[in-house]
Amino acid sequence: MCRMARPRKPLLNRDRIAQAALALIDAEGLAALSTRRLAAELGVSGPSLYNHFATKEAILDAAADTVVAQVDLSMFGGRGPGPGAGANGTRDSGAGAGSGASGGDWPDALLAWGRSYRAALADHPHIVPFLATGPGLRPAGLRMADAVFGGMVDAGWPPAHATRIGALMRYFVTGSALGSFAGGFVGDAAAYDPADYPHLGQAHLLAGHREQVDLGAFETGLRALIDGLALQFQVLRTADR
Amino acid sequence: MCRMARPRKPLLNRDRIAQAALALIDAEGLAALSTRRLAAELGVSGPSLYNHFATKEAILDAAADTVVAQVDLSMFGGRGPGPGAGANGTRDSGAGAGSGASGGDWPDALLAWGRSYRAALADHPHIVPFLATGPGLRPAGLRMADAVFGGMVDAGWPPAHATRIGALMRYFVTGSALGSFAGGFVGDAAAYDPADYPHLGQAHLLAGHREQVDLGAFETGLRALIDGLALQFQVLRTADR
DNA sequence: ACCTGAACACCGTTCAAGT
DNA sequence: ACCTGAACACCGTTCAAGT
Repeated sequence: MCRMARPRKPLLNRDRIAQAALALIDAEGLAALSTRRLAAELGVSGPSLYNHFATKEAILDAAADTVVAQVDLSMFGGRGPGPGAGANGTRDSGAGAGSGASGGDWPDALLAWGRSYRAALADHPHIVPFLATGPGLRPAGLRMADAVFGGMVDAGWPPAHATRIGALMRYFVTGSALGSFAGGFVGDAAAYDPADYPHLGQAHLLAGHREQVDLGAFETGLRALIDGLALQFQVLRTADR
Repeated sequence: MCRMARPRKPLLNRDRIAQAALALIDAEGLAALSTRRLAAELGVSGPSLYNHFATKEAILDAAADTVVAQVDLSMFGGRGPGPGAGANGTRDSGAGAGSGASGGDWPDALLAWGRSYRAALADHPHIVPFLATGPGLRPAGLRMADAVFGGMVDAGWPPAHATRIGALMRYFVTGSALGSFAGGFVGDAAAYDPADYPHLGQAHLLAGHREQVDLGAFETGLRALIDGLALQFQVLRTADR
């Protein structure tokens, strides 16, 4: 038998594909991602991708997971980003060396996590509809759910409540990263007939402050959410004794 | 010239198309909606649709708007569903005849609206990713934004705050209707290695209580949100004098 | 005005073939 | 093991043609 010169370095691997997919989505939107287009971007023929991923959806899953892997979880006493997070560290990992949310500082942990979570998604807005719809079975998503649940239980929340907190925070953050509220209004004053929409007279001004409005609403909502949970926490604690 | 027998009733109109599109999405998911498939469902040839809508996206816009048109707005003193809402009335329009959220009962109005909003989206979960991403320029969405803004301003919120409340409620409701939290976990106890996910030991149980968990998290979050806003409202009112 | 068939430039995925 | 070209069954949309 002749020896084959075959092991001449594969052109593709899963990381390279997921990375290129995310870059393409960031640049041109979810709809621009086709397997053929992605393959071309990687200098390869369309069907080649199927040697590394079973379906296009699996490629999207991998891309989405790299986004969630960027969320800072250190405030829950976790061990930084997991094994799949690659070279770059977490984002927004301010404050002291990961001491965890012991005692009563779960509201601060929730606040910091919520901001980091939103920032990670806002960096890649076009993949959020896919990311938010999907089942969340992806490793980084599970790691996040694990850290939040553990952090809330450690802080004194009953397990059933800790689960709900993880869920409701996910609702709010994905919802806020998904669609712009302010961006839903057009910058033309004549667009909103007072007869149809009596209170929308100033709505056209929102278009010019898109990011401010959306960030302000996010911050207001996040604080309200945490304040409201703190109220319920008090009720639980006093009922305890 | 001979007289032509042309006006023999058009086979299609915008309402019929939007209705059929929504039915198809409800039954088989967003991905199942293709112009060709939809046309076949309507007993017509593919390109026919383009006599009534400019693009497939415009069809989706119309379908999405019929969903939002089902949301009850009577708690804001509005005049029921708008002109585009069709024959069926609003949903969850309980309580007394639309007297509006005068005085200090804005928290009740927000609570009732939030529930009706979520219920409307939960009736058509497959269209939510599209609905939430889109710009919200659709008539029913504008009518809703107008009613909420007006209701909050009438109740005593400063306009900038009223805008944020509309936005943050939209974030939370669309996020909660978009993806199931509990559905993100698989019903298999062996799926979550304790070495990777130390706190997810009971997570597999969530899969069996999908709707309960998601609804419970929504209710907890909605109450927390409104309680937190009430706290801020107090601060505003006392600062006023 | 409204519907049709043919056509264009795309899709995701499979598969036999090459190395 | 990994990549290729050809092929299959689809897409959204345009357009000339019919009534």
